[in-house]
Amino acid sequence: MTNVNNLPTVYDALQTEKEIYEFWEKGEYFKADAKSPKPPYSLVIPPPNVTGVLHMGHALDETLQDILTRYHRMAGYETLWIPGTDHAGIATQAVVEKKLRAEGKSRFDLGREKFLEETWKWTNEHKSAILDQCKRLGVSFDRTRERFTFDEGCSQAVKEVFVKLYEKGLIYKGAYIVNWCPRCQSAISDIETEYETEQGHLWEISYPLKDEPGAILIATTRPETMFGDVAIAVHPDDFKYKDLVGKTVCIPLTGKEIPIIADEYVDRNFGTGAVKITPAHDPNDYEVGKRHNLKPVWVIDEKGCMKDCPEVPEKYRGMDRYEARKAIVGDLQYQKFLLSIKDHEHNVGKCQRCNTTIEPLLSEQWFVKMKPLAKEAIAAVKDGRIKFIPERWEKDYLGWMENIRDWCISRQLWWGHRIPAYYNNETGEMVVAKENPNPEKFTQDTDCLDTWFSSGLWPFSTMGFPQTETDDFKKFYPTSVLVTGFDIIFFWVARMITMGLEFTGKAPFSTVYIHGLIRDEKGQKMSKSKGNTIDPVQIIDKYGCDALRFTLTSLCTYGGQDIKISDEKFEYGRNFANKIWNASRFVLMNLDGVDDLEIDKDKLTIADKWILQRLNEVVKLTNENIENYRIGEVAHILYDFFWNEYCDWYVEIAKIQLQDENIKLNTQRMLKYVLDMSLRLIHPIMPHITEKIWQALQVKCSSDALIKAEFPKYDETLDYKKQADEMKLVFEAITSLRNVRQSFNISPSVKINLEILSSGNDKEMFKEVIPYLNRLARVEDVKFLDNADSISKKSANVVVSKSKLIIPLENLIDIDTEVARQKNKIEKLQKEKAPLEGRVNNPNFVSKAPKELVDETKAKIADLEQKQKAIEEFIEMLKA
RNA sequence: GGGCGUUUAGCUCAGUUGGUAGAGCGCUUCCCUUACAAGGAAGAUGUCGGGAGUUCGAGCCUCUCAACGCCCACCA
Repeated sequence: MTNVNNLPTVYDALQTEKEIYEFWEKGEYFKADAKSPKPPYSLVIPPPNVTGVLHMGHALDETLQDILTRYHRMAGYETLWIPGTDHAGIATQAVVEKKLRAEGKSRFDLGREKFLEETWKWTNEHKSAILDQCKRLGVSFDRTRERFTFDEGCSQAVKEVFVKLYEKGLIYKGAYIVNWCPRCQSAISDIETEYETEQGHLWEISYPLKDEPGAILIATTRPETMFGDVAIAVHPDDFKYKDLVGKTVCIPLTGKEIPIIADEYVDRNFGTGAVKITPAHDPNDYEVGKRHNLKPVWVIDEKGCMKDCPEVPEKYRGMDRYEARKAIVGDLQYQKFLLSIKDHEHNVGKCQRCNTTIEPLLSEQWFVKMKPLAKEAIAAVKDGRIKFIPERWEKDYLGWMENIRDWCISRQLWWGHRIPAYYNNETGEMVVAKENPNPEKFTQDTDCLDTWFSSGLWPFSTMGFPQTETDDFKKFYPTSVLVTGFDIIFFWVARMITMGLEFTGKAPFSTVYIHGLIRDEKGQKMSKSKGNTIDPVQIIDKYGCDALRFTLTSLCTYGGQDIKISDEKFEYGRNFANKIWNASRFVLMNLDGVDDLEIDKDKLTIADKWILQRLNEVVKLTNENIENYRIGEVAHILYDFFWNEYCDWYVEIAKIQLQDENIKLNTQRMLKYVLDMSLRLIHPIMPHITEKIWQALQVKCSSDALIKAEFPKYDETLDYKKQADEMKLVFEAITSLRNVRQSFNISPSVKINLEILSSGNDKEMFKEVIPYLNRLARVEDVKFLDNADSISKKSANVVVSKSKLIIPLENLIDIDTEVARQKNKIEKLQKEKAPLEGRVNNPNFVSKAPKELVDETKAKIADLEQKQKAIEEFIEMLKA
């Protein structure tokens, strides 16, 4: 027996969500079975930082993945969604260091080992926090398979990959200019460097010639690096400096002698056409220096301070680079070396993590040679093994891949996968191996790997790699889809593709589904420092998880536009949840005596057939749109169907049909069936409320829970198109009648009578729906007229299809009002007709457009004209 | 410097092979009709950024201009 008492009058989202989520967890519905005969569907979560707090971006990303997961689970796939977290090297180390600082300590006070202990402790305490928060999002990932990018398995995978790449010659160690963050005190990769336009200066400094009068004037934005100069370069064809090439100049303030060289790198038109060369602190200068065999001189240290070395005058040593700049400029000016200062706008590299200005620094680091690896990664996208959605991101991806540069993977951190290179304590000989060949004699490299190195292995390290014979690997790798934002295509997606192809021979996923980023209502990025964040947990507390999910989903466009949100937008989802709840309560209240038998097709009314037709169409669209990642569209389709068709019309009509003992039972079955199907369709987006109601509905089927119930499938044999079209006319009639009532201020309590002048199909149709007209338009008597003569003269009128509906109003009617109303209608008809006539009168349209379209257009015009004529007749009649 | 995105109703945005524009919010009027006022009913609102072109027909395709946003590159 169905029991509405299970459903309280007011929907309590928090209570329901908690209860339902516990039900799923207890029933182990999220757990995948690698031995299942069903086809696999798998995906891995983009692992949130272990330091992280759940934000709206996660909420969106997780919701979309959950929708895909739930849909496929219901659609008959063995579905696995692997959760996990990222050890997030720099970010986590920074958090723990901050904590230490509060205690007045630094990591160096603890030492590496002790510090790692602390960090592990911290990590283990927080590791599950963000995934626990994800529960509030209703996600159905398999926690029994939860992973961490720094766990034992992932560490094995990292070592395996590093050693193999090294052995293939694809990992090398060398001294190059890298992006150095003086605050993190580590190298970072190119893509971790962000450029900002800053208002700076261009200083023109005179370098005097040695042993002769005269000087060469150079322009620089970084005077503090001058002590690291090893040459002054000019363009070989620059006439101006032709005689100076080969001569020697002295660095101001120190007098160190450096040559003037010629190199094509120099732009004659910029600044003075002469440039100082500082190979240790500028990537271009480094290249120039190499070409001319000039030994780099370091003058800035790892902290961004002037180095304590002979080249740097004592007074500047240890000074911060910017203080030193000021001091040096002052001294240059005082000693008349400074010729001019010009304002100059330029781009300055910043550390993505801490926004500290990057110091290009020559240092010894580990790199991955990307060009050879990129080949296959490019091919896989070009030949369609991997598809981006939306497609346009393929261009970005390919552009980056085709111009890819080597990846600096070493970080001067303690928290992370330590580079598996070992140095002989005596000879310095280096061995790259998974394990230390002899801990007594060898010491491991002190650097760690870029966090993204281990995330790049995620789709297969989580499946058991380097073992590839595990059940999970065999069943679920490669994964089906990767869902993420466009901001980490280079950081993460590209690397997973590269590594996946190299180490498993397969693309790690066939589809990359890219969604937009969440922004605030002004379109700005959300950030804690701006104070414009919206906390998903707070939204869930206020509106409910399903409301959050529905709203976010509905805002997803196929083009992957960024999503602007504000607190109020979640009312949209909340209201929909409320609607589902109340409609379901109504249905449950009216199911007394219903059985589990099939709907009796012989007893279907026109309204039943209409809603079945519409449901079937919606089922088709829902399946298609999910398969095609048009998930926002799915939300809209389901909202429209459930609210505007099922609730607004079908449920209202069902109220009438329930009064008729002949069709009461069948109507109950219909109500239940369409609700059941609707809940299944909506479940992937709004899992809790649908599960809760569905269980109260007690549908007889093979599943005890909606989460595992079969997803509705399109029924090709069902065809009630004719009835569906007719119902649309009925709705039009009812709406028109209501319009009349409103126009004449007829109170809802007053019933009207109706005369219908109609024939053929129309007549049959209207006869069938009289009960609907009675209730929905509050019509008392319906009289079918044989001819126009018997029409009540004092009346309001509407034309529907080929029929005239007459509402006799006697005293109620004000003729002028009705004439005006009708004229207004004619105006509208004419507005509609004008462009159609324009087309038909164009001989080119008639000759070139498809015949069906021409016929259709003509028919439409005829229909409009017929309607207009009918209305004109009414007007005549009223005036008479 | 190169590339991408956006520009549609007062606001926020949809619009899937080109067939003549929709939603939510807001607004107007009416309604506590026994699921729902977080609701129901009836409405009003757009030279689809400007210009040109292709086409019988353009919000959609081509070109161009403008504004805003993003990405990549990075000459001191």
